[in-house]
Amino acid sequence: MATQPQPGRSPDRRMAPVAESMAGPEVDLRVVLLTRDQDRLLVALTGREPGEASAHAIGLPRGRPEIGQVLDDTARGVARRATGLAEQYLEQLYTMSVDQSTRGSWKIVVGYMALLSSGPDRVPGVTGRWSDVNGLPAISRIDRSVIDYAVLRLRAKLGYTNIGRYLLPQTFTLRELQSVYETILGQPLDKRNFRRRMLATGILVQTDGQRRDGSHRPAALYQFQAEEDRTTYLTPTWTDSDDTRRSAG
Amino acid sequence: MATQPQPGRSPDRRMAPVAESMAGPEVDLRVVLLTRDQDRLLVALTGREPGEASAHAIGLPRGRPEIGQVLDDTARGVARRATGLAEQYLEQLYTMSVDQSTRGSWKIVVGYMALLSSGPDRVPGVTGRWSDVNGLPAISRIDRSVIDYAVLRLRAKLGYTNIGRYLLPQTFTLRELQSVYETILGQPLDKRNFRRRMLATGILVQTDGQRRDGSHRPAALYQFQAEEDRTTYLTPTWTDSDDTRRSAG
DNA sequence: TCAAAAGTGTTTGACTTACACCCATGA
DNA sequence: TCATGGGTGTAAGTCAAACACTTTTGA
Repeated sequence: MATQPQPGRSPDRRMAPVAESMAGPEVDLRVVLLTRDQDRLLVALTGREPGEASAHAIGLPRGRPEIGQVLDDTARGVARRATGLAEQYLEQLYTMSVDQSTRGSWKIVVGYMALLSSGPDRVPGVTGRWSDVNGLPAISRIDRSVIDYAVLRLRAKLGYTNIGRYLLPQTFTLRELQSVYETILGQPLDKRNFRRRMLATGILVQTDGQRRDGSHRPAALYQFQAEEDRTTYLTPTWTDSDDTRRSAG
Repeated sequence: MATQPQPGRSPDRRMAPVAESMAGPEVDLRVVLLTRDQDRLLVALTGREPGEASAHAIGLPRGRPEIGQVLDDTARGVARRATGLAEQYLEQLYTMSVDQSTRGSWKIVVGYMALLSSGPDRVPGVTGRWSDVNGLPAISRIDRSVIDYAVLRLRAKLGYTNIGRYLLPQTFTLRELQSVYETILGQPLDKRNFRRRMLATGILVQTDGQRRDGSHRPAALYQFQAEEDRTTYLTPTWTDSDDTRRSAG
C-alpha cells in the first residue's frame, strides 16, 4: 500500500510548520433553513429585498467557520443570524469543492439543512425573505442544488423518522401534522390511514386542549412525547476534537 | 434577515482579492476502503507494517484535494494509491472540522466510504494492510469514528439498496450473497427467506455456470443485472462547478 | 453410503391500502 | 338547519417471519 504524505504527523513537520503557506481553500457553509407556512414549504434566502438595489445577490445564508469551530455551531450561528430564531433541527448534508478558476480561487462548500417550526411564537418573514421552494427566484446553481437535496432528504426521512415534528409548534392538530406530510411529499394522504399510522407509533400524546377555528367541530391538540426523538439521525457521533489520541480496538 | 459578508461576491472584493491571505484550513480526506474476505469485513489501513519502525502512524488512507478538484476524484485517487485497484462504489460520508490547537492548526476532515469487491481477480492484502473492522489496531479516534460510521451506513443501506453487490465479484452464489449480508448485519439470516427476497427483486440473473467446491451439490452462479443500480444514492447531483451562474425557478 | 451444502413451500401474523359515514360546532 | 371540517372501522391484499426436508455431489 503506497504511503502518502501525512502532514502534521511526522515530527519534522512539527519543527518547521508549513500550515500557513499550505493553507487550503475557503470554507463556505450554506444553510437551507426550512419552515412551513400553511401548505407551503419555505426556504430562507438572504440578499436584497425585491426592488432594492444592492451588490449582494440573492442566495442561501452562509457563514465561514471560525478556526477550529465545530461545523454544526457555525451552521447554528448562520441560522440564528438569518432568522433571529433558534432552529429546531440541524443536519449536515454534503460537502463539495467548487472551482472558481475564473476568480482564481476555490472553496469547500458544506451544505446544511435546518428546520424551523412555525407557530404563534415563531412567525417567519419579519426578519428575512422566505421563498416557496416551488417558486425560487434566480439563485446560483449550487444554492439550488443544495435546496433540492435538502428537500429530497427531508422527504426521505419523513418515511422512517418523525422529523416532521420540527416543522410544527409544540401542540398541533392531526390535520396540521398531515399537512406537513402532504406538503413535503407533494401528494394527498388518506386521513384515516394517516391518523392510525401516526397514533400507532405511540409518540403522540393528546393534550386536553382543543382548537376551534370555524363553524365546525374543534380539533384535539397533540404533542410529541417529550424525548422520543425517532429522527434516527444516522449521523456520526464524532466529537470534533484533537486527532492525536489513539484508541485500540 | 441580517446580511452576512459574502466574500467573493461584491465587486470591491474582486478588485482586491484576498483569497490568499484569508485562505482556510487544510482539507484532509479520509477513505474507509472496505472489502470482504470470507466472513470478515476488512478495512484498508496505511502505515508501518507490524514490527516495522516508522514515523507514520497507522490509520486510514488520506489525501488532499488538488486545487478545485472534485472531492470524489480525490477519494478515488486515495483508494487507488492505497490498494492499486479501482473501487466499485464510492460515497461521501461526513465532514467535520478538527481543532488541532495543540499544533496551532485546524483542518477539515471529509470522510468517504469505498467498497472493493473480493474475487479471484482482486485479491486484497498484497499491496497493503487489511484489518478486520471488529479488531482494529490502535488508530486515531477520528479514524475510528469514520470507520464506525461507514459500517453503520453500509448496514443501513443494505436494507433498502443493493449496495452489497459491490463487495462481490461479478458472479457469485446465493450463499455468498447471503454471507455478505450476514457479515455486515452481524446476524444470521434464514436461507429460504433470503433467497426468496433476493430473487423477488428481479435484479439477479442466474448464469449457466456452477461452482463446485466440495463433496456436495454445486451451487448455481448468479450475476446482478448489468445496469440495475438500486443503490439509491440519495446523494446530491451537484456538479462541482463555478458558482456564478444563476438559474431561475 | 455418508457427509455436506444446495435447493425448495406453506402457514401465520403484521402491516398497508382503499373506502364512506356520523359528529360537533358556529353561523 | 346547514355548511364545515373532525373523527371513526372494516375488509382485502401484500409482505415478513418461522419453520424441515429432499437433492446432488465427491469422497
